[in-house]
Amino acid sequence: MTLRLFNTLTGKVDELAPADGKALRMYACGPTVYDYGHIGNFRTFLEIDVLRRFLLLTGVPVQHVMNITDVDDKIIRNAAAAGISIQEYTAPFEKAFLEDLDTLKVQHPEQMARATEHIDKMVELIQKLAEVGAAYQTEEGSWYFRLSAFPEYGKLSKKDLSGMEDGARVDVDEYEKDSARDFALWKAAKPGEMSWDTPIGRGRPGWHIECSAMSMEYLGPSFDLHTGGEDLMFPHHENEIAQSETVTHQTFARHWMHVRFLLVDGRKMSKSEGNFYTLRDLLLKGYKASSIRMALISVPYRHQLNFTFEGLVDATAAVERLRTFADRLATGKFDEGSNDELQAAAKKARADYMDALANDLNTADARAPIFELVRAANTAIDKGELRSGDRDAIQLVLKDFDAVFDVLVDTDAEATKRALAWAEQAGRMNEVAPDLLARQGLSDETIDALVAERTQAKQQRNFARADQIRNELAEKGVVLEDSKDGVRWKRK
RNA sequence: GCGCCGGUGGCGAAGUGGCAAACGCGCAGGUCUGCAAAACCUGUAUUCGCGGGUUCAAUUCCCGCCCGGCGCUCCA
Repeated sequence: MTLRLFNTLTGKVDELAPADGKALRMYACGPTVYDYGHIGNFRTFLEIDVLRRFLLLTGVPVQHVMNITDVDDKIIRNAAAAGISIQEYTAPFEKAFLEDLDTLKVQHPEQMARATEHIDKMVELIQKLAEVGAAYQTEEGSWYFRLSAFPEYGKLSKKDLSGMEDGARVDVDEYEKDSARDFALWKAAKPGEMSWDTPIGRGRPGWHIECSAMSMEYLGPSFDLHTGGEDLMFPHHENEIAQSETVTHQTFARHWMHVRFLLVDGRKMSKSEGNFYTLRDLLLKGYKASSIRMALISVPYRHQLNFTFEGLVDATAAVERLRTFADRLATGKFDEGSNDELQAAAKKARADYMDALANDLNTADARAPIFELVRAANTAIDKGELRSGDRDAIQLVLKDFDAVFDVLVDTDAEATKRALAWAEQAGRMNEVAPDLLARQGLSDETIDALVAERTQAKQQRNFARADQIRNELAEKGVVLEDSKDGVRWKRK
């Protein structure tokens, strides 16, 4: 099964397969580690995780490289304001970012590359550009890319810049540029700023050059796929193409994937709107990591996602339904044999699921057959018609579902504990939702003991006491389920 | 302003030129249960932003308008 993925470069859905027939070489624009990641950032990384996991599920090995931008204007400014080095400033945010990826079960790329550790590669690339006349240095020592050296500029974002008036938008600080649209490759050192002493002068890299240098370093001059948020299409990716192809004369990345932005409550997410959330904000509000993952990947990457707290609650319920079912299947006792209808249903569900994902990663469509199978199987279990062979067949479907969605295994409590530990250490306990704290105070052992007491009360037909215990637990977010096989409890 | 994308039930959201408009959540009623929960069943858009057009037939194609978003500047 080959993935059909929209390609920004060609403007249509193209098949995505490794050019070398072995591993799919992909470069994903990563974070600038100047702050904690917000849910918009993570929507992009989650959608790329879906892509990566689907490729792996279809048997395509992946060579996935992601940059970590640990030097840029904001970092330099913030580090200076804090009176620390940029390394000291970015290290905790990088650590937090990786921890957040783990919280959301985003698989790590095969290779992560820090910009500051590849300065030499960037300098080499700028030198090559200078050799062919595509880069020039200004009097104050900055280097710029000469846009006129790359006639294909605009081919990714489909922009025709020929009509653009040179000089229409000249920034007063950049008056030395030959053309207003020429972009910075290297910024000359300013007094007191972090800089590197290199053959092309003392300074620091422009933003775009790192991705060209590092992708070529790890993936070669031409590779299969380049990804990022939709905002990066222009100018970042366009600039990467110009820098790279001017030197290599090869197609930089053959396939480009851009993830759509999300909205929050139907509005653009922004700090000034007051609808800006980091992952940690949500965890401290008491939402589960799995709910966030499910909510963010349930809308296909090419569509705008409207993030709401109601949507998060919906996702929680959806995940709960799946987990309850998976548990029912795993712990139930079923007769030997198999049921033709269920075997067929499982087969169809798996095929529909794979087809939906192969169709430009349509995650919304992919969920449907899974839920349909859950209903069919639940019905069969209720009627006593599900056999052990059916359980096995359905579990295989769930396994493939979870190979991409990864919400069935419950690690939410650990993620929340980690967030709380961070809040404690960062002095942010005041941001923690009170009911989350109340729930944390209840240990599994205490719950088990109360459940046992309730069971005893029930056996003595002391329903008043039994209900009292159930209500107490419910107030602390613990839900009980009585069944023939005993009592199950779960934290909401 | 220019370019691009979207506007489907109470909410999220899939989808198609024409058979009953997926799926999830929610809500109402029922089965089960000591009562719940879970699970199942039934119901929940004669309708797909608004106005025109093309067509035997449009939510699906075309035009205009309104609304939201993105890009044109740093941004996932």
